[in-house]
Amino acid sequence: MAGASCGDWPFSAEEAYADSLALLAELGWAAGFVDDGCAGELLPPLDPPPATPAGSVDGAGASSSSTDDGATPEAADADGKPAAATEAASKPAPGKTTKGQKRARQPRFAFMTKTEIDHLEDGYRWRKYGQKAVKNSPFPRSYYRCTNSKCTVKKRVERSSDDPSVVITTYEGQHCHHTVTFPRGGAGAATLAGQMAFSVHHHLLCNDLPALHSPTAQNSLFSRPVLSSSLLQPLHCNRQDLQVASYTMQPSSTMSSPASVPAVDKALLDDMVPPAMRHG
DNA sequence: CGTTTTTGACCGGCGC
DNA sequence: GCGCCGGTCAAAAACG
Repeated sequence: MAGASCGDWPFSAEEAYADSLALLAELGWAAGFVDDGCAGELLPPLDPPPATPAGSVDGAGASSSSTDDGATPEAADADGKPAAATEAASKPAPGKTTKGQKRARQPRFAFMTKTEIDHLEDGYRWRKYGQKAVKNSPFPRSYYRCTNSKCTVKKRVERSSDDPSVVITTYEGQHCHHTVTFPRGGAGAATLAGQMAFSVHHHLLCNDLPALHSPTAQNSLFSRPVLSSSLLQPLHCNRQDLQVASYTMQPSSTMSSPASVPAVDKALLDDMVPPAMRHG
């Protein structure tokens, strides 16, 4: 659909995606993309780490029976109502999908993130349009749609039943517009890999740093501007970034206050961030 | 007042 | 054919 070429990301989608996987692998996370019928556009899924809690990415739907996950024929769009004009435009015949001519699949992928934050910031604005209890999982699954009326990208967010600390995010479709938050980087994020890279990177640097969000923490650690500038950098980060990422992925509970930050980690952060980039 | 979230109902696909 | 389940709609409520 649209979006495929909206932007000038300094790195190819494949590169960004591969790097995302490498990053996630380093952190011991599982990552990959759901079979979306668009194979070949992205790199193959990562071999599921043996120690991975939720098994595999298909967790996005794996928690449910075989009918769901990537296998679910998005034909599920039952609406067929005039109100869904924007979507209808991209669909053959709402609710009229039959075996053999199912609605064209949107490229999609999923990735897992160890965090306590359900909805990861990825630079786009999302509107929640539904929430459903998932079979075999105590956690509900949330459905989001891009607020851009011309954009049909959807996102599913759910927590792994195996490991509640793991959030499984599934994107479907590609944005045909820039991100709201970061116009420059947003162009790249418009691609699937870009979304993932952006989300993960953004997540690593911001969302999982609850301590940084508190006024007191901002005095002792980074300042928001620093983090923001970091976001403009592609995912091609060095090992130090990985270390920072690993650090930031600690459960929020342990990050609730600056005082809880282990000395060793503080030293690490000192190592990571030039004094000039720090606040106060 | 406009936008977003919540939530129950509805629809269609799939397995049995 | 029936029931289960995932995905979506849409009205009402909540929010800024």
